[in-house]
Amino acid sequence: MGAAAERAEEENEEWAGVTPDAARRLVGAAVEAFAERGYHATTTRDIAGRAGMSPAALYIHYKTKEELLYRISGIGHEKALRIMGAAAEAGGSATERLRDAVRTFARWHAEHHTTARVIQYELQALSPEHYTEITGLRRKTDRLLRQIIQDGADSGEFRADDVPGTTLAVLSLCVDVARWFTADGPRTPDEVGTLYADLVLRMVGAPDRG
Amino acid sequence: MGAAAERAEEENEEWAGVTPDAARRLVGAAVEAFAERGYHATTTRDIAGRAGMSPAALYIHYKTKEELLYRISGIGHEKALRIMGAAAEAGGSATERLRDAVRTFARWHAEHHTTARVIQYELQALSPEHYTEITGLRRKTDRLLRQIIQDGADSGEFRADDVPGTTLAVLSLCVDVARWFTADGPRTPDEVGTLYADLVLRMVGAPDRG
DNA sequence: CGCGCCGCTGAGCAAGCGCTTAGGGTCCGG
DNA sequence: CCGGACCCTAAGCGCTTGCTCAGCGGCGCG
Repeated sequence: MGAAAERAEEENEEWAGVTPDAARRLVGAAVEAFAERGYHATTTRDIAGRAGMSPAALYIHYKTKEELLYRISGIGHEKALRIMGAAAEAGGSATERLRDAVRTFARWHAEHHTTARVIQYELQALSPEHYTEITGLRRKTDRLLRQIIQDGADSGEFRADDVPGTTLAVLSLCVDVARWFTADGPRTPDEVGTLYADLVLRMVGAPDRG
Repeated sequence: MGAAAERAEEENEEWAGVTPDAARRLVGAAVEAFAERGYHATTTRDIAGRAGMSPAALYIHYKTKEELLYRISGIGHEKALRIMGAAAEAGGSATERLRDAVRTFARWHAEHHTTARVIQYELQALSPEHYTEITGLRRKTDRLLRQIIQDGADSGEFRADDVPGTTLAVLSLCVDVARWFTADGPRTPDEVGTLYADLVLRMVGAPDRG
């Protein structure tokens, strides 16, 4: 997949997989509201209102308000996992793979900062069963990144004394983009991605032009 | 102030300035509850219960639930500002000041991760006036760190092409410690501090032993 | 002992919450 | 024209929320 196609898929209707139309409008409205005010401060009346429906319509498509959060979290974390997976499975040196991983992962968190904010900061509102299911996806993403960093440390490309700690820091850095990024800020998602990729490569002591 | 005294002040009753005793017990209970469940998911009955009082007792010491959050945010951000200020005003090279700033700032976010979580992630629940007041403190902290990095860039100690972007990343890294850190994890707050200081120094391209 | 002070409680109010239910409009196959 | 499947709404139920208020009990003081 070329860069243009890759970008196109990212831009394409984020919730295209959700049908029928009314259900999709509801996820969109819920993401907006959850990102703005937080899950607990958002009312089902607000979500339905943003989607242009009466409060009762929500319950035709979702059993509870929590199910909406669960669906959003699932789709979002699967997308994040696929982004990290694409970078991990690509060929090239550990340096190249790490650069790609951080660039695309951070960029996604900026581009889709409303969705990212919800899936990264509202997890604790999920039911215990849903919570453990979603954190499972998260751990998979974590392992993919750790393996890249481990590869670089093994091959001598990176100087990373503490691989799990470094992985944690890199992931934390990318995820936190969702907290501070705003579309009207001075940086585009692309710029955030390349800046963060540069910073992280230096953090792991990769050679300047690897 | 020596390292031992510095540590002692950090450890000392975090809310010592809050009197009388009942009001202090309430802040403690509120921080615990807010960090665990979030501001909006926490009830005044829960806060009062944790402090060993009836729900009505809360309103003798605080006008509203939001005032509790405001007090916590104020005290917490002032402490964070003082930590950053101490590192910024200390003598030494930019490298030494940056190491100290990141080490103590990250360590505080780990050590007091419940307080930190509340003051960093529940800000949007504040009233508009309180919100702008608190973000003012935050901007001061930001400026102190940016100056250190700017100094290092000017003196040639650091290779930081994008000083504001790098500052943002460093601050984001330290703040996000509050999100993932738990006391029962594999790392002590001290270890987090030194790990993060090392990572950041490499991120800004400081010489290995500066 | 009597008195006032003050931190606190038990009971409860108005409002807003998540969610339910009965029923209406629209469409399609016959 | 009918009949039912599909979405949707108006109304509202039961409950919890942030917050209030009348009054109680134990203390210091004379």
